[in-house]
Amino acid sequence: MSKFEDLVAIGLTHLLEEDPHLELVANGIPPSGIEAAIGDHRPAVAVLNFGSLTSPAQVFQLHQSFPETRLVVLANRPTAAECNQMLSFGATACLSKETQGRDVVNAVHLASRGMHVLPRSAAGGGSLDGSQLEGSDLLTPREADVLELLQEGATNAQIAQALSIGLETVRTHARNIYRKLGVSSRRDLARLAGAAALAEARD
Amino acid sequence: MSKFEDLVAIGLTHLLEEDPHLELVANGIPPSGIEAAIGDHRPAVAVLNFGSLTSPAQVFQLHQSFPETRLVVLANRPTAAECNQMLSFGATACLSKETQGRDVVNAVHLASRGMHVLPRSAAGGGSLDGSQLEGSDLLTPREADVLELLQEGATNAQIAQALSIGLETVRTHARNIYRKLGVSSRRDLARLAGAAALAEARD
DNA sequence: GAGATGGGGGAGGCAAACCCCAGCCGTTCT
DNA sequence: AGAACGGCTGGGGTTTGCCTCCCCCATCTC
Repeated sequence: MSKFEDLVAIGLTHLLEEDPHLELVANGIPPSGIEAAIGDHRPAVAVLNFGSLTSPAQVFQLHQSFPETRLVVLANRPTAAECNQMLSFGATACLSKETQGRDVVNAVHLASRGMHVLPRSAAGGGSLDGSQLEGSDLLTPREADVLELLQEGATNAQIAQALSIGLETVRTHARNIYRKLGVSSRRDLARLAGAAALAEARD
Repeated sequence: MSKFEDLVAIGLTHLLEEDPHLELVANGIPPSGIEAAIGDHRPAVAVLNFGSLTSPAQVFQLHQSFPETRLVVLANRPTAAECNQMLSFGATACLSKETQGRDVVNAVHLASRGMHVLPRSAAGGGSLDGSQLEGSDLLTPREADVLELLQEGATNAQIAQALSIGLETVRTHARNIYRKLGVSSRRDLARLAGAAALAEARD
């Protein structure tokens, strides 16, 4: 949290307050209090500072907990891959912090009605057949199996026995799960509402 | 173009005129006059009615001719695949006609600064490795070869001989090229700036 | 009618990507 | 010491996309 980021937050707050169609219910929430704040106010839109998140997967967690709240993520200079990860995690918009304040306000309006906003850098898809568009392939079926047991607190050895696979295989799946969800331990994982991820990976 | 679409155009025109930060340089352009109108005014943003385009590839053609003009496409109820096709063709935003007028104005502002806006229906990517983000895969290398010869006016038989493949194969490639570019004959193709498509398909 | 073109379907071979599984080497934490 | 985490490699399987070619049909032109 540099002074520079503070200034950005202050300026943005000012702009949001000025808009007669927007109501600012809370701001300056620390990372640990975001979930509670959204739970209290149930806003139509939440603007998140990417750098202040505990992990990229916090976006996923928030989207699972409050699907009716549109999430706008402010990142420093997001790459196309990062933007798509944010959308995969349930964000509605992903903006660069270089974005002008008025544009952030505009994006909040569009996001409140479900429209996606991406920075210039994000190419936004590509192939014509749309094969990669039907839902998020975040986790493979087998990874979903492992995730489910991981969240129940099982050890790798227990998971291996439950799924009739080798311990090393469980470790491989776990590694890929951590990488895909942007976390690095079981504890981070425990805080995610993984059940919804399973539903997505299986339908 | 039904009366209903006329009403949409009139309402949108009114909203664009009202915005003090926007200057409306032309409107109600027929499909055949779009290119000339953009050439005359060189606007920062052009709002296109998808249903009024001669073909989806007209977006591509306009983007090649005037890369500095951001293209906002209004489609009836665009699918995710259609939106991504529009982005592949160089559009900056793709909106549903169900979008509220104010949101269209907001999207125009964002598009003027290069940001992408997509309707709710567009999932916007998916896989995490970003493999599908590196440029447009509009045409396969072989299709690009065939397109090049097609634009030189070669017959299918001549193309087959030049590429040392069968006549039926050429016809297959040509069909896929037409489908991907949204045209339906060699004559439509001749009007496209296909050289740029080749560059995209090859780099 | 013959030839060229556009549009639909399908088939086989090939290469790339992905997934599942498993092991190796380390480090870190408790 | 045991468990977990992370990087790297590999085999074997399926899936996908691309290339090639074939069949059918209709239209248009000469």
